[in-house]
Amino acid sequence: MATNFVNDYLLFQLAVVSNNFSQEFHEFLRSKNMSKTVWRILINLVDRPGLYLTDLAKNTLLEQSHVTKVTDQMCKQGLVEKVADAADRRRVNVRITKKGLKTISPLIAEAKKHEEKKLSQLPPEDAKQLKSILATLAQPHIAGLSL
Amino acid sequence: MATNFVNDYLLFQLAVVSNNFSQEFHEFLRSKNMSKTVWRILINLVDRPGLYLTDLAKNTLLEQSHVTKVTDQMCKQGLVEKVADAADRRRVNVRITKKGLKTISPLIAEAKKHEEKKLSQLPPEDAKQLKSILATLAQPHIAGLSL
DNA sequence: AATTTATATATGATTATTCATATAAATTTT
DNA sequence: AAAATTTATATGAATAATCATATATAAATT
Repeated sequence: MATNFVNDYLLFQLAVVSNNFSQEFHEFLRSKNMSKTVWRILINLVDRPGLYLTDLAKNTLLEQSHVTKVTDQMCKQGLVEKVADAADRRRVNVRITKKGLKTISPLIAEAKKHEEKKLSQLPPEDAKQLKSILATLAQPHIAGLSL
Repeated sequence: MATNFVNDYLLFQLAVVSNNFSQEFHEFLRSKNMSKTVWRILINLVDRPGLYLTDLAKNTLLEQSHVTKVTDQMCKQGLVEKVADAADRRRVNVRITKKGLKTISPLIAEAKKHEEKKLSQLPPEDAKQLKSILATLAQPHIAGLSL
């Protein structure tokens, strides 16, 4: 195979690695009738008192109007609730409900297992390096360096 | 902020880092009226004699019928051509055209610059680690380990 | 305090992507 | 070699995601 641009292109390599790692788990989610989007929203709401919608969009890497629509659906399903902010009536706080927590908890347990499994398949040095480098680069202040 | 699952979740960290790295370049592409999908298809065809459609889908991480549709559009725009395979008439070889090359070449040059810039903003050890670990993990045989 | 500007969310129209399946050609099995 | 199975691509319908913009509220300016 020709050695060309794409093989050494960092941004594409990131996409490839991300895809390789998550494919199996995303299939699992689909088998549980949960979309990646709903999954991402819920895991970003767990252990938080709520996020207003725009921040939720930023945290989930999703587009604002998309989050509006998906969270509306999720409200109907009872997974989250949207509460007008007392201090700023434009803002809508999105909170995970008990039902949402009950839905997501076993899936988070599975995600942890899956992550363990993936990491254990790598050479130990690679796994260690990967965790360390990602933890650093995923930090907000690093992203703020216009990474 | 609460320290919870999502902050340490490898698969999400990968998505975050990938997003942080590529956001700026994707905005640049959009300003040139090129979608991420078309970009991804073209960079996977450069320096290759052509790929049949299913392999192109795998290489680009895109869904097969989506690739069928997007490449049809790209044919109309003269960026690629689809040629029936001589040995297996079910297969369609997708090849980048001269026009496609002419379109993508300056963008690849920009991508290289952008990658340089991103890496130079990181602490040197991080940049080195990142390149090395991704190069390893993006290799097909690693992916084949059911990563 | 009225006006202007900025911010947060929602909405409708458009576009992108996926899903299920049809069609056609190759391969395998009988 | 006929039938059954598998593989490659395409198609139409359904769903997901984005874009432009409207609406409402808050903040800043005059």
